[in-house]
Formats: sequence, structure tokens, C-alpha cells
Amino acid sequence: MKPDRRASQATIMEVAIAAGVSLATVSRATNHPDKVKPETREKILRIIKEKGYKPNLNAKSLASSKSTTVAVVVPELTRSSIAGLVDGIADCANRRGYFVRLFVNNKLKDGDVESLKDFWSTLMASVVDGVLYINDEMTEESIELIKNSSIPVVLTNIVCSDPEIPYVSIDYYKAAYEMTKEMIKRGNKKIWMINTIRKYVVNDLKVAGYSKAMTEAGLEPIVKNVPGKTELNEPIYKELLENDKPEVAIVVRDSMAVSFINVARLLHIHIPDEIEVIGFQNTKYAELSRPKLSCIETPIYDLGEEAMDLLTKLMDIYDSDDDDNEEEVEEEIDANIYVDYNVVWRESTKNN
Amino acid sequence: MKPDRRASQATIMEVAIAAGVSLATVSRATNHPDKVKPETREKILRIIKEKGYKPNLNAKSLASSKSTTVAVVVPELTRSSIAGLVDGIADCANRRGYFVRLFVNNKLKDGDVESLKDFWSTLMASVVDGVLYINDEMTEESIELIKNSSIPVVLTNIVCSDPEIPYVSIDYYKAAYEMTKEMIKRGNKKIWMINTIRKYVVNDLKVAGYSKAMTEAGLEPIVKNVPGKTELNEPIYKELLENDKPEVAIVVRDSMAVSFINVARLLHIHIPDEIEVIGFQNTKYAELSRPKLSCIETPIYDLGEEAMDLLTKLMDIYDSDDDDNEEEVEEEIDANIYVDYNVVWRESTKNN
DNA sequence: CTGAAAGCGCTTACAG
DNA sequence: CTGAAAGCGCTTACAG
Repeated sequence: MKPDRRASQATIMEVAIAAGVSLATVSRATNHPDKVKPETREKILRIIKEKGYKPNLNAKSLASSKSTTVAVVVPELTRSSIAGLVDGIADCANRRGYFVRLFVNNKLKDGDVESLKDFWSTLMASVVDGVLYINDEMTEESIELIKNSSIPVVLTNIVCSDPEIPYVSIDYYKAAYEMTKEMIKRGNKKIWMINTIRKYVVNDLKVAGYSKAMTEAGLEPIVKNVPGKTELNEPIYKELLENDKPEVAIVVRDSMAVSFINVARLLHIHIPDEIEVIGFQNTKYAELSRPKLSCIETPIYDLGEEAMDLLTKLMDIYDSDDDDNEEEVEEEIDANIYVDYNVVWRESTKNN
Repeated sequence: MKPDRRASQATIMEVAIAAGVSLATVSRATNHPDKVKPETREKILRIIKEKGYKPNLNAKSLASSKSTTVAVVVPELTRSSIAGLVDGIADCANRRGYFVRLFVNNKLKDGDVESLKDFWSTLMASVVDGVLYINDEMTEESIELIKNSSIPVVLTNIVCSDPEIPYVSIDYYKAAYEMTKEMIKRGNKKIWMINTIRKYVVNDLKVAGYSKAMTEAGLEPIVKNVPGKTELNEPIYKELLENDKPEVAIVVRDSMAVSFINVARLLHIHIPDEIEVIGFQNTKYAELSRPKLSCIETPIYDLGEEAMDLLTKLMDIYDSDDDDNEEEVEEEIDANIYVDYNVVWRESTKNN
């Protein structure tokens, strides 16, 4: 006889018997402590602790139609700063007693409506109380699905044109605008914006902010689109720099900025004396680059926390919706949040 | 009257009514298709598709005592290569029809037995069919808990001394051993191993492999322990290099190797002519470094896939365990897997 | 091949 | 303050 490896968790029944009460009372002792007499409550809680009892989440969810679980939808964890985002989300979820179900869906970008709908319904069938949606490439269909969702959805690190949809993001437009203005103020006229070939909503905003500042100053916006991958963009950078040279290059991603610096140095272009380079994000790349990269720092971990925080509030509202007096509460919440960014000046810029 | 935002998924009841059959038949049509007459089956399946019906996961799990969900336990997503690992796991899980519940537990390292036990029981209460455990710092207690687990657990990217516990990893010992031997063969005698101050099982293995090769060749192993963080290790590197200089430095993490290169260059030490540098991992840092870093490449994504694959097999066994004839099946599975690594020679080494 | 019924482990009105 | 009972949405022996 080998030991029963399937020996599972203690059940509510066992606790009830040990405490000499009914299931209902055990349940109440954990869910509505005030509704049970202090002495019995304490006894129950003690036994729960002794037995290491935790309510079966599936049963609990089914019975209460609340799962204390949120879905986190990401295209890919290794993409730029998504891991940091999810760390922030997870820590906040932990603190607030939520579980997280992870959906890595790298097909989310393509506009295949069928598979998108299918994805959305498996999301709903997985029974979560809310979803954190991280995806740089929002289609019309996604937006429609989100608006019709029966549970709260918070877009994370995306700015959505539709103000009805809650989001937590960074004001990339403003960040690019302000940075460009600053570099113009410092006397630069020929400023490049280096963007990814591939379209990302977030990067489009950076380009727009940059262009605005340039136009306002009567300067011509010059946007260079290059591949995101190092091996692919280096030859392009080389070609660009052999033909022309800006005074400043603002790059949408810091790894791409480092790559740009590397190519410039290979061509004996001095950074920052000949070209100043600025990146977005401020990951470890910035610190490991030589010269060290000046950056617009996007506090991605905090952003994740904020997003989960907002989602919590929205879930609470949906909860109390069952009762009445909803409208009022809903009004109080600002569901379009911008998290502050910082500028970190390092060696790839002058006059710091 | 605002529309009911809580309008939830179609239920099995609705499908049954629409198809003019009982719940049982709908359930069978999806779970045991062969047990239902082709015509009715097709009709049911059609209706399911039309209505976009997906069984409520909680109910399904509760009724069948299978959740088709695995837990992925990580200390932190932003740590070294964990994001890539989880991407591999998630993709494989997707293909095999499993959901993933994410547990980010950055307190997992500390040996607090109480909180570890508590964590483990909430893990079990969350009702998963298996767990992928990613944690570089395994304590005795963790190992004990895993051995007593009622569901399969696969250690991912860890080598566990206890052969009873299934793991999927990379043979870091061998990788370091072989690399050191190779550099000795190339005529080097003074080879440093640069390790993290903080203890990691995986890094200890690299050090052990290195030391073995050195000792075998009658050379003295020289291990330098430095902080993992760039800002912190750079001054240490500086001090080290001002006093002494190896012919080769093998560094346990590629970001730390890049940092080492940066400091060496600052001191006008030529890489690779004066010092050859080799890192582990081969992340994007290696490619962005100047000179580009030679690396032992650890295929982390594949490792994640392999681990999930193994877990799937183990879960299948546990499943059929309920019947009989278990022993035999179990024998066939190799639950201690090493994934192959590669060596990528770049500019930080000579004679490539 | 199909349906009626019990049961998965909880929660929550409803009485008392 | 507490218990008996119904119900959450499924699955699965058990009959037929």
C-alpha cells in the first residue's frame, strides 16, 4: 500500500465536524465573521488554521459567482516591458487577494475576428472577475468586444481613443512632445525620431508628440522607420548615418537606441558631441550602453500596480451594482489614468 | 432600463434545449464524442458553435475534479530569463488545452516555513492539475512539500539533487566544464569565474563545473563574487581589474559580462586581446554589447516548452492512476531532462 | 445511444 | 446567532 498521493486538501465538511457546527457556520466564519458568535468563530478559525483548510476555489467561485481571479492578457512576456508590467499587476493582485490567470496570446494582434471572438469567450468561460488587457495593437473588433464585456476590462499601457474604456497608461504623446521641445530649446534644429517599422499605437503617439513640437517650432519632422530587431536595424542605421546625420535622435525603444549608438560609434561619430541620443523606457540596456543612454523612463511596474488597482475598484462597483445606487459611485472613479514618467539624463546627451 | 452588462455565457442548459436533448448528451458530445450518435452529435456541436458556448470552467473542474489548469510559480517575471521560460510554457499549455494560473511569489526564497506551507496550500486550493515550479533557491522544506504533493510538480530550470523530483533544466555544470576546458585547450591558464554574491543553485553548478576543469588541468580556480546589479558591480570590477587581470573571464550572466567588458574598456584593457569574456544565457545584451559578447546560449523558451510537455505526461499518468496498471507506465517516462545548450562565439573571444 | 439523478465543495437566502 | 436546504453549472456512473 503506497500512501495516497491524491490526499487532497481538508474540506469544509471536516472543519465543520471538528468544530461541531454546520457547514454554513464555517462558511460564515470566514466570509462574514461578524455574523457569527465570537467564541464559535474563534474556535472555527483555530481549527481552520490547524488543518490548513483553504476553501476549494472552484467550488467557491461557482457558488458565489465570484472567482477572485483576474485575467491578464498579454501578447508575449518577453516583449519590451511586459514582464515588468505583469510583476506589478501580480504583486498588487496578491495584496488584494486576487489570483491571476495568464493568457499569452501572441495571435492577438492579427485582426482575425473569428479567433478573437473565440478567445474572448474562452476568457469569459474561464470565469474571471475582471481583465487586464495588454496589447499594443488594438483593432476595432477588440474595442467592440471590450465595450460589450460583461465584466470590467482595463487596458494597460495603451491609450484608447474610446474614452468609455478604462485604461492606465503613460502620456507618451506628452513625453515625446516635451522632450522634443527641450532639445529644440537647447538649440538643436535637426532632430530625428526613430520609430519601429511595425505599427504600435504607443509609438505612433510618440511620433505625434514629436511632430507637434517640431512643427510648432517651424522645424521639419523627420521620422525614420527601422526594424525593431538589433540584427536587422544595424545595417539600416549604417546606411542612414552614412548619408546624413541629425543633431539629436529620439528613439522609441531603448534597446534600439543602444543599437543606434553602437552603429554611430562604429562610424566614428561621437556620441553625444556629434549626435545626442535619447531612448524611451529606461531598461537595463540604458545602463549597460557606452556611453550610457539618456532616457525617458516609463515606470512600468507602477503602471501595472495602478492598473490592477483601478480594476479592483471597477470590480467592486460591478459587485454592488446588484443592489442599487450605482450611478453615483461610478461617477467618482477616474477610469482614464496616466502614470507619471521621468527623464533620466546620462552620457548620451550634452549639458545635463 | 440599461442592458444587462452581466449577461453571461450561454449555459449547457440552453444548448440542450435548443438541441432537444438532455444536459448529459451535450456534455458527452463535447467530452466523449464517440459515445453519442453522429447525427445528434453534429447537431449539438453546431448549436454550440452558433451560441459560442464554452463550459463554465469552475463548474467543469468541480464536477470532474480536473481543472485543465496548471500553476506556474515564479519568483519574479523580470528576473533574468524567466519571462522567456513562461512564454514557452504558456504556448505549450495553449496547444495542449491547459490554462495557466500565475503565482508570482518573490518571497519564495526566504526559508520561512510557515508562509511556504501557506503558499503551498493556497496553491492546492486553487485547484490545478499540476505545477511548474521555477525558483532558483530551493530549500529543504520546499523539496519536502513537493515530494508530498498530491499532484505532479516539475522543477523548471533547476537541477534538483533529489532524483525523485522531476525537473527540466540545462546541464550548467557540463556547460561550464566544457567551456573552461576549451579555453584551457586554447592555451589559457589564468581563467576567472565571475559569480553572483547571492547564492543560486544554478550558478553554483557553473562554478563547480569550472572548478573541476581547472583542477583537472592543474590550474587554480579563481572565483570572484560580485553583485548582480550593474550599478553595484562596476566599482567592484574596477577594483579587481586595477589589481589583477585574467586571460579569460567566464561570467554567470550575460548582463554581468557586458558590465565587465564596459569596465575593462574604461581601463583601456582590450577585449578580447587582453581579456577574453564569455557569458551565460545569450540575451539581447550580448548582441548590444561592444565588442559583442560570446555566450553559452541557454534555450530558455524551449526549456519552458519541454517542462510543460513533461508535466502533461505526468498529469496523464496521475489521471490513469485511478484505474490500475500504473507502475509500468510511470517507468517509461524520463522525468529528469536536460535541454541542450549552444555556444555562440562572437567578438569578445579570439580565434573564433 | 440517451436521460434522470446524484454529486463535486462551496455560499446564501430562509426559517428559526 | 445557527442550521437545513437549495443551488451554482457541470460530469458521470447507472439504468434503460
